[in-house]
Amino acid sequence: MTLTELRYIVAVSQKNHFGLAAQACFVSQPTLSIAIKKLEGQLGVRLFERSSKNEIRITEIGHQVINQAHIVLQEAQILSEIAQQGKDPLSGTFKLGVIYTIGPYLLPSLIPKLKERAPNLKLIIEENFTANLYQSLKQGVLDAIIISYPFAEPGIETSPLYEEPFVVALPRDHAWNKRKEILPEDLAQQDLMLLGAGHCFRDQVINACPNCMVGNSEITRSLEGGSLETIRHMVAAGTGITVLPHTSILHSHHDEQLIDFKPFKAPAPSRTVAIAWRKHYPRKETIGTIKETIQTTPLSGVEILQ
Amino acid sequence: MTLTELRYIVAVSQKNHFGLAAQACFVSQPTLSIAIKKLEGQLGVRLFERSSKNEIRITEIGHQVINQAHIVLQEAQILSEIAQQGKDPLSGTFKLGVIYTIGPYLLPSLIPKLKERAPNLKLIIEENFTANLYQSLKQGVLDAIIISYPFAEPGIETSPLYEEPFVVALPRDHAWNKRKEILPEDLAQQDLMLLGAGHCFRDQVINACPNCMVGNSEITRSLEGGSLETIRHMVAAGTGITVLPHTSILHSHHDEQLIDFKPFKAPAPSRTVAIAWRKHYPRKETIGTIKETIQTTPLSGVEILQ
DNA sequence: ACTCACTTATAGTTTTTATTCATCACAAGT
DNA sequence: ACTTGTGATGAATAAAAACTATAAGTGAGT
Repeated sequence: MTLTELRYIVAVSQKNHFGLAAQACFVSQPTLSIAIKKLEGQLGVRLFERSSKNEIRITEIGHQVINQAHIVLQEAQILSEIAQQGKDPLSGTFKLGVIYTIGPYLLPSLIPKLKERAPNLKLIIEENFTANLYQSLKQGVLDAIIISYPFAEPGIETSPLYEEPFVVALPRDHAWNKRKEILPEDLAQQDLMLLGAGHCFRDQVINACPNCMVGNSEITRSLEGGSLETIRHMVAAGTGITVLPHTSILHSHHDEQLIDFKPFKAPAPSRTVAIAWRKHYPRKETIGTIKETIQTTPLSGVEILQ
Repeated sequence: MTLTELRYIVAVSQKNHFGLAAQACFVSQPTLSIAIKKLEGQLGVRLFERSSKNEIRITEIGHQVINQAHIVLQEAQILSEIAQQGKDPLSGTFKLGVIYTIGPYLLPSLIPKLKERAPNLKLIIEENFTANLYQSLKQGVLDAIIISYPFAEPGIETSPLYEEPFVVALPRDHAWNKRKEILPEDLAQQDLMLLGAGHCFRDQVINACPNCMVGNSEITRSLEGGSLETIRHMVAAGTGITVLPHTSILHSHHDEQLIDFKPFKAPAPSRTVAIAWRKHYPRKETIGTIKETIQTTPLSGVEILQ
């Protein structure tokens, strides 16, 4: 049985005439006759009663079969339409993972902009650690993830988005208040408040600031389960100092005025934010659109890459 | 789009593996791969995310398409099943036409017997004149008709069923009571009660009995719209005499004892009852079964033909 | 790095199927 | 008998689908 054959018998049932039906199907009359004959042979029933003169007649079982043929063709048509709608790379659902230390600063500006650019794209966001995002990406639960370099996994491709410098966050009454910039080495022996293990940002800061003391005091240990925002509040409260990514600054809070952000002396330590996807992921255009949207979203103090 | 292609993508979605899916479809892996590639090309969407290692992944749109493919294949399956059921020539509906002068004597014994032999065959009966039955047969309203020879129409085939002699029906107190048999010529000048024009039986009797007088009296004219049974009652009432087909005898009535049936001297005039169908009618087996059933049905005094 | 095992893609060839043109066979009406 | 309109048939051709063999990519293990 073939969809073409079903189209043929439907045409014959509509035209009551093999020749006209063939014409309507854009094939020759023998083509249609043979195809129907083959179908009748396979089904084991005669669908049409042919008489040389006059119109052909549809048998009782033929009526039933042609009715069902209509249904089959209609469902096939629906299949085509589903595909047609799904053609638009900016439609459907897109599941994006973002690490904890990027999400709160990137997403508030990204999501409305993306909604504007791709109104039919249903965006689903997950915030998590890099390791968990990677697992979800690999398993196909996520379509793409936004993480920070270094990130290299087999079967995964990445593209850098922007370079984001680090800044030091001080309470307003801190001794370094008058300084214009900080050297990474200045942070040695300082007890920085940092995120818990699993956050790549923690490791990046530790890497950038040699000999800094992390989690030595009870306070800093206690906030290992928290977020950058928690730490920022602690800074505002005067509990201690920390290092933050630059994008976190413009995200103005009511406690902004209680914090002094001091840049590092150039070359400032920084992180590269990137987007990653499976090598064979089929909707790369969608990723391209997301990438472009991110790179045209104003973010505090970042340098667009590539 | 092909039903085969849909079967391929369904198989891949079930096996999560091109090779195994190909095996399940009894084709080689390249065949399946190329077919799916072609389908993806036509639909304009990628259905599967292939990776050399690990299992393949179904895209979002792929899921929708495969779902719909399931539906299409299922409907196609139903089509096959419809045909399968319709294969039985003794199922479905069969519309049988019978002339007025045969129906009342043949159908009461035929219908139960046919019901027993073909329990799935829905039989629809129409009784009418030969001319009307022929029209309905030609137009496809009826599947077959039971008539009496002579009957020859273009595009129609016939097969004789049985030969049925005519008999004379007399009131019990008729002058011919003592006679063993009647000669057709004896009926000359007799005023026979016969059916109205349109009934072939009327013409056959007139043909068989030269010089008989039909419809001369007011009484015989008045029953031209009636049936053989009406005439039989008139005979029982002593109103006159008539000629009846032999099958009408055994159909015992309470007035049977008021009527004397006298056979004609051999060779008795008779009629040949036959079944007729369109030359290209596709369910000839069904007609064969009906014919056989009629010919094994006991009918009064008939001779089975062929 | 290199090979191995595994998976899908590709190339070239063969087989099958679909299609066409021309013609036939049939039935009906003239 | 001739003509006309219809579906069936036959031979040739075009298109497709199929197979075998091989390539190419990928991750795991050596």
